Amino acid sequence: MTANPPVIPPAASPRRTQAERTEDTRHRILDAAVGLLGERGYAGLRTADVASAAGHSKGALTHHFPSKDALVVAVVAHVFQRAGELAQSRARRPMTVDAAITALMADSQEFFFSELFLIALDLAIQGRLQDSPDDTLAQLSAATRLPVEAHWRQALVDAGVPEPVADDLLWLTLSIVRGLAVRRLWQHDAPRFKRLFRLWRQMVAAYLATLVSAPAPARRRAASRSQAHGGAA
Amino acid sequence: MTANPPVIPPAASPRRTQAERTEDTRHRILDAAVGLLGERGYAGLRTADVASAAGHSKGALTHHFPSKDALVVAVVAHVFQRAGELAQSRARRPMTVDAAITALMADSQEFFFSELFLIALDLAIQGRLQDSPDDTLAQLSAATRLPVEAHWRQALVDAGVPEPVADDLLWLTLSIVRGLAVRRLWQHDAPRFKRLFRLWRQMVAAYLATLVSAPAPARRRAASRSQAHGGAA
DNA sequence: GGCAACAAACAAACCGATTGGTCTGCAAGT
DNA sequence: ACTTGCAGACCAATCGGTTTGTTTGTTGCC
Repeated sequence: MTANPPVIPPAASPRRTQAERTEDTRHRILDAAVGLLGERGYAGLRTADVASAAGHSKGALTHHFPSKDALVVAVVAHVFQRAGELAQSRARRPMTVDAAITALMADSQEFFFSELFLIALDLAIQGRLQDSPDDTLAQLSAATRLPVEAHWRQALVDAGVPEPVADDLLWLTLSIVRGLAVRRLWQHDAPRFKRLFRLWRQMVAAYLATLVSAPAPARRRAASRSQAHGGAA
Repeated sequence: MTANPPVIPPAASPRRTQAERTEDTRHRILDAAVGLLGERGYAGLRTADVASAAGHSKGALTHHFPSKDALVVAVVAHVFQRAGELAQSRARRPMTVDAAITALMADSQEFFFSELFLIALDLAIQGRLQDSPDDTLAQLSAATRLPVEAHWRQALVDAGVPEPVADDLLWLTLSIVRGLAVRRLWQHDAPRFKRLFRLWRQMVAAYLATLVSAPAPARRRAASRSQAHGGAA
């Protein structure tokens, strides 16, 4: 029930363009859906709840998103797009390896410890289960995260880490943060997480030191391949 | 266990004790539920499907498990108990640190890459969402995993790793495997995982080496290195 | 500028399909 | 006989999607 009192309407201009109305409503609905997805997950998401949380009726929702799945896809696109843009806009300044790892972990933590990751995780699991013909959701999230990873990978390379090592260190770092984020579901121990992050940085430093002291035939291409790749260890 | 060839007609055995009938039916139902939970997840689990997959009717299921949630709790208890016993029975033989890490990763992978972990993850997420008054499920899974972790922690200590370090290395290792298991939902790259596991072992070795060379109470920055320690936030 | 015709935005009732749980009844075991 | 195991019909609630109708903005014609 939108109040249209003779007094001062709260924020809504008495007259809005169709485009304005559309965008506003879509935004409201998407935001409401994000919140409810985080609260209840995909399975617990009710289209009627989304509509009312957005201050609209089911009719409005149906009008903009013909089905629940369409809504969810739009939500993911919406939210990942914003996150992606934000990450993309981050300038890549030259930094040391340790600083890069630190920054990477902070950034990853921001994502993996957020509700957004839980939503994505929920959707991934749900999608993996029901034979959803197109796993659009997985592709969407991947399309957003991969550029971010490329960004950090390059940051590591710029900091002087050999390319293949940078790749692997990136994955390991991401896995650690992701793994801790998942563990957090059962057991949250913030100070411990902090300690582990510090330890990880030390381990990276220690490992890179061994690379320096025992470098493989350091051409440009397959440098230090023997350390981390298919060759003998 | 008693080998019962027929699955659908439970009327094969001419005469069984009540206790036998009960246990057999419960087992069938639980096993069927485990399979379906893995296939479809909690939200997609249908009690009728469980019953028919178990070769029984909904009435039988209701008789043994009054509600869907009761069934799921029983399933988790059932399956985690088996996994826990199996882990508990593992003998702890003396081994080197590297062997311990390797074994730990193999063991963790067995769990985290299994359907059981996905089920637990699904239930954890679902449970976190709906205000399930008692998070029995989380407690159940935790109660099963914690002893396993204690086991490996001790194995590391036995291998000569200082206690606090052992604790942290254990968590990091588990996090890596867990994190990779989750990533696998979007992108599975088995050879890469193998490579990362090898790299991780090398990093552990490199780090432990620095501990030996600088056995001071490694409170802050165990070994000062050339890399800059960005004290940045 | 006004106004009719049209289209888009929205509301709300409605419907069909599920689905978890109940209820009645019969059979197997004690 | 009497209890327990089990089958299957039944029911109430839920929920996604459809349909119908009303409101609001837009456009073309005068």
